[in-house]
Amino acid sequence: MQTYTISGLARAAGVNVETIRFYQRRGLLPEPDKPLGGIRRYSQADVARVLFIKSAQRIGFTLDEIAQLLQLDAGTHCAEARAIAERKLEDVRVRLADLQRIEAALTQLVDRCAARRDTVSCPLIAALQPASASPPR
Amino acid sequence: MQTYTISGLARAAGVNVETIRFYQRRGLLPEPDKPLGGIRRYSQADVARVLFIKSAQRIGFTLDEIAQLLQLDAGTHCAEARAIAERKLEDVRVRLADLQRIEAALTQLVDRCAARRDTVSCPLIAALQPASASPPR
DNA sequence: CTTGACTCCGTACCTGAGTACGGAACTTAT
DNA sequence: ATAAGTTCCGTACTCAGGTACGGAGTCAAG
Repeated sequence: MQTYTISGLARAAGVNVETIRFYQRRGLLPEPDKPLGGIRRYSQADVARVLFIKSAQRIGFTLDEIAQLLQLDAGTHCAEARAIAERKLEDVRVRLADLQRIEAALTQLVDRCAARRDTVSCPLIAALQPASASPPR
Repeated sequence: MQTYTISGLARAAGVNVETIRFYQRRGLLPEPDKPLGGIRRYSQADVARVLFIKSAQRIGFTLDEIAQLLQLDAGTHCAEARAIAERKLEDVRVRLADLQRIEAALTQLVDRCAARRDTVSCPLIAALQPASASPPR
């Protein structure tokens, strides 16, 4: 089994050592117990965990939300796990839809831009309108 | 044409008045010129713009990135627009992939959880591993 | 023509997510 | 056994994205 020091873990996950320590304080990452006044060692699993945190952040989850997701991974009891998962899933689907609309709009923009050599504009804002907005009061 | 006061705009977009003013300072939202020492009026388009900003934020864009996306919508000249759009598109596709993997993992978790009445765990972390991590040095 | 609600503007404050710093302890190579 | 490089830990600072506040001006209803 491969072990990392804290700086090896940070390097492997592409983050700062301080970030690792910060995640430990936040409870996102376990602090392995250290061998009597010694130095902690980390595993592949910790690397995966940090990479997960970073990916989840990129798609807009906060650290608190990520903590919930991580609990799911840990195998909570069924009922709670399912409840959390369902809430997150709704959330994820909203984001997915937004992201897909942005993707479509950007793709269209790039295509149109490749075809015609002039000024283009693209309904990027319109792409994200879910429904009609209500009139002012 | 419908017009909003600043608080009507804020209400319609589901944000705080202060947030509108903050976006104006950041250049994300135009400040309509006010009729001689009077009060500014906003349009549907401004509502759409704020909603766009909020959606884009939810999927993990920073305000600086959103400012770039908004420039695309404004119809920049072709070459630049295309360049920006292509960079964003790559970005969007990475996020989309992450999000889809999370969605799949969560769906699986919920399904498994509905089927069996006990403790489940779900490869949520594994779901976001793009490739194998490198060994420690 | 005043009262209450809203706008405008500047400045100050707050929260989330790190980043930096500094001293003491530990580890490794020389 | 000592110097260089890490680790550990606490505390302080930073930056993004808002939020709150307070005084002066404006506007609409009674």
